[in-house]
Amino acid sequence: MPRVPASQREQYAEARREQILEAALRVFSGGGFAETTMDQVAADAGLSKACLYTYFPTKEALLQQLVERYNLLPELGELIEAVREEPPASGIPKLVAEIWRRLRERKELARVLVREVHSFPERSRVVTERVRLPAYRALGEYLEDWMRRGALKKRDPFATAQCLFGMLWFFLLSQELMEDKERHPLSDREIADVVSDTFLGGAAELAPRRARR
Amino acid sequence: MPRVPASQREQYAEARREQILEAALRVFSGGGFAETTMDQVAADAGLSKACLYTYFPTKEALLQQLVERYNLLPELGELIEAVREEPPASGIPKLVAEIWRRLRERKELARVLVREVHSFPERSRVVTERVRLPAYRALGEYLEDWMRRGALKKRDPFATAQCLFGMLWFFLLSQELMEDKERHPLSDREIADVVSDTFLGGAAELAPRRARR
Amino acid sequence: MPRVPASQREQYAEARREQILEAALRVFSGGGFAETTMDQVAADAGLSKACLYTYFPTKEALLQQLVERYNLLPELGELIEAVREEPPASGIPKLVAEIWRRLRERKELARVLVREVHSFPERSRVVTERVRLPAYRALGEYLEDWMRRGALKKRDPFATAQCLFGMLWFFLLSQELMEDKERHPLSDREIADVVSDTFLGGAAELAPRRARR
Amino acid sequence: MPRVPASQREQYAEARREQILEAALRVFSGGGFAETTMDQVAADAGLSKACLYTYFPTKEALLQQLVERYNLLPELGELIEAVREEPPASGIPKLVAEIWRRLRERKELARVLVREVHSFPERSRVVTERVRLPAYRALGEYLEDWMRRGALKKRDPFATAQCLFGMLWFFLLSQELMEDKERHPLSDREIADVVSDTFLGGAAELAPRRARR
DNA sequence: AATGAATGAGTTTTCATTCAT
DNA sequence: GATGAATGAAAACTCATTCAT
Repeated sequence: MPRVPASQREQYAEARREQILEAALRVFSGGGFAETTMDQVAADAGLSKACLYTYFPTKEALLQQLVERYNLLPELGELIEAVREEPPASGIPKLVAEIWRRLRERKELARVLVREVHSFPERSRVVTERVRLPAYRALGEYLEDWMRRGALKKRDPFATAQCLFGMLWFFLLSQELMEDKERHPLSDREIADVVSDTFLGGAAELAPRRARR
Repeated sequence: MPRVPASQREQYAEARREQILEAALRVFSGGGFAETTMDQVAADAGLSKACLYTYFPTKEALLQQLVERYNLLPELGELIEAVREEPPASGIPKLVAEIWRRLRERKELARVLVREVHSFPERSRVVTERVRLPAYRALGEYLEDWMRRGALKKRDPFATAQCLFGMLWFFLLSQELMEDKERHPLSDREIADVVSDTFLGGAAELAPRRARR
Repeated sequence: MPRVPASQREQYAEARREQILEAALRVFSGGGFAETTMDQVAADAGLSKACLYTYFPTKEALLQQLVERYNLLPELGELIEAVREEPPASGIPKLVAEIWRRLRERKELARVLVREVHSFPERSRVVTERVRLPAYRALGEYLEDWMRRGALKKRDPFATAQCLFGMLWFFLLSQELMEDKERHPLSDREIADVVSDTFLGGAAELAPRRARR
Repeated sequence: MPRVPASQREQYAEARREQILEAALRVFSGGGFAETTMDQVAADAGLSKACLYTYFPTKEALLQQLVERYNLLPELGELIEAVREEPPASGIPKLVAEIWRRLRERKELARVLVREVHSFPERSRVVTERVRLPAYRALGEYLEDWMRRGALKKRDPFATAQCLFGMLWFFLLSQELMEDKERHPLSDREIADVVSDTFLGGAAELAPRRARR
C-alpha cells in the first residue's frame, strides 16, 4: 500500500536522481571522475553511498547519465531560431555572445566532458551523438542558409561551424578551465568580439583597400 | 661502484627515462592516466615495475615529466621564424599546414594533455607555462609584427593567436581524438584550408564587392 | 486495533510465516543461504523485504525456523508403525521404497540441510535433535525388535539404522543433488532394490551354501 | 636478473600456493566459504590479503583449486590395488578400515566439499569428475571383478560401490562433522565392522539357519 | 500490517609503492 | 641497477536491517 500515488513516486525518485547527478557534476568537475570516490559524491549529495546505488547501478552509469542528460547547449536550437532571419553580420555576434554566456555558466559540465570523454569510445559516442553533432548541424544549417543567400562565403558549412565552435571552446578551456583568467584576463566582451570579428571578417586587413590607393 | 664514467652513466639513465616515458605516453594515451596501472607502463616499457621507480619517484611524477618534456610543438619557434618575413596571406597557410601536420603526428600526447590537465592545477600550470603560453607568445609576436606592418587588423595579438589555435585544436579533437573521421571525414588539405581562409578572410562575403556590381 | 479475534490474527500471521518459509526454502535451496539475499526471498514470497522482518527477526532465524519446522521425514514414525509386525524381509523393502520416495520429494529441503548445517553448531544441533536422532531411534527400535525376534543379526541397532540411512542419503546426494542422474541414471526401483538387497542380504555370495554342495 | 633459477622460482610460488590453500582449507572448513573473508584466509596463512591475489585471482578460484587439488581419496587406487587379488570377505574389511581412517584424517576437506558443492553446478562438476566418479569406478571395478569370480552377487557394480561409500560417508557426517561423537560415540573399529559386515553379509539373519532348526 | 527508502558495516578486489636479494 | 614478491590503503559495490509513513 503505497503512501503516495505512483506518479509522486516517480517524481520523488526523479528528484533524488537530480540531486545525485548535480552532486556528481560538482565533484567530478572538481576532481576528475576516476579520482573521485562514490563516498565524495554521496557526501556532496547529502546521502549515503549505498543510497546512490539505489538510483544508479554503477559509478560509470552515473557518469553516462550525467553526459546524456545534461546537454551542454540544449537551447542552441532556439538561439539559432531567434536569429535565423538576421544576417550573419548581426546574427553571429548575438549568437556568439549568447553561446559564450552559456558555456561559461556550464563550465563544470564542460570540464567533465573534456576530461572524461577521450579514450573511452562508449562515452565519446554519447557526447558526439547527443552534444556535438546536433550542435554542428544546427549552426551548419544557419550558415548554409546564408551562404545560399550570398552573405557568407560558400564553404563546407559543417567545417565552418566547427571553426566557430573551436574558437569558443578554446577560450573556454583557456579562460575558465585553466588559469588564463589570472594571467591574461579577457573580458567576456573582448572574447565575444574577437571571435565574432575573426569569424566574420578574418584577421587580415583587406588587400583591396590598400590596392585602391 | 660505477664501472663507466659518470657521463655514460647519465647517458644510460637518460635512455631508460626516455624508454619509460615513451611507454607511458603510449599507455596513458590509450587508456587514460588514472585507469592505467604502473604494471601496464612497465610491461609496455619492457621493464619491471620496480625499475620504473628507480627513474621516477611516483606515478604522478611520471606524468608530470611527460608533460614537461614532450612539448607539443617544440619547433613552433622555428616554423614561425621561417615565415617571419612572409606576409600572413602566404605565411599563415604555410604555418597552419605545418602545425596541423605536427599536431596530428602527436595526437597521442595531445590526448594525454587534453585529458589529464584539467582539474589538476599543478599539471595545468606546467602545460600553461611550457606549452600554451610560449605558443601563444610566439604566434602572437608574428601577428603583432604584421599588424604593425598593416597586413593584419589591429587586435589583441594574444587573443587572435588563440583564435587560430582554437580552430586547429578543435579539429584535432573532432577528427583525431573522437570519431568524426568516420562520420564526417575532412582531408588534411580541407582542414588547413578552411582554417587558413577563415582566419585570414573570415566567413562573411564582402559587402563592398556586391555593392560594386 | 485488531478488527478480528485474536485467533484469526494468529491464523493470518501463521499463513504469512508459511508463505515466507516456503519462499525461503525455494530460494535457499536454489542458491544457498549465504548467497541468497533477503530481497530474493521477499520477491519469491511476493512480499516486501521489510515485511519479512515482521515475522522473522533475522535472516538466520528464518533459516532456523526452516530447519526446525520442516522435518525431512515427519511421517517416518507412521511408516515404521505400518510395518512393525512385518518381518524385515518384506518390511524393509517397503520402508525403503517409501522413504526414498519422500526424500526425493523433499530434495529441496535436503539440499538446504546438507549445505547449511555443517560448520554451524547451532544449526547442526537443531537438525540432529529434530531430524536425525528421532529417525535413527525410530528405525533403530524396529530393527532392535526384529533382532530380538531373530530375523536380524544382533548388532548395534543405532549403527545399523545409520547404514540404511547412509545408503539412501548418498543416493539422494548423487542422483538428485548432483548430476549423476544425467551421467549414470538409476531408476527409483533400481535404487530401492539395491539398497534393500544390500542392507538385508549383503553383497557377498554366500560361501557356505556353495561349500555345502 | 633473477636471484634464483627459474626452477626454484616456481618451487617457491608452489610453496606459497600450498600455504594459502592449506589456510583456506582450515578457515573454510571452520566457518564456511561464503561466511569466511579473505582477511581470515590471509591471517591464517600469515600473509597479507593482497598477496593472496598474487597467487589466486579470486576467492572463488581459491575454492576451486582447493577442490581440484586436494583429492579426498587420492590413494584409493593403490588401496584397491593392494587387495585386488584378495577376496572381498577379507579385502573389503581391509579397504573399509583404510578408507575410513583417511576420511577421518581429511574431514576438514570433506566438510568443505559437503557444504560448498551443492547448488553450484560448476563446483559440483569438479567434485564429480575428479573425486566421486573416479572413486566409484575404482571400487566398482574391484567389485565387478569379484562378481565375475563368483564371490559377490551380480549387481550393478556402480550402484553397489555407492552403497559402500554411502555408509562410510554417512558415518563421517554423523560422527565427525556433526556431534554424534558426543552423543552416540562409535569407535573406529565399530564403524568399520558394522559397515563391512552389513556390506558383505547384510543385516538379515539367514533364513536357512533358522530353517535348519 | 505493509512497504519504499535509506544506510552502516562490511567484502572483495585493486594498485602504487617498498624492499630484500 | 634490476626485480619478484609483498603489502597498506583505498575504492566499488553489497546487503541485512531499520524506520517513517
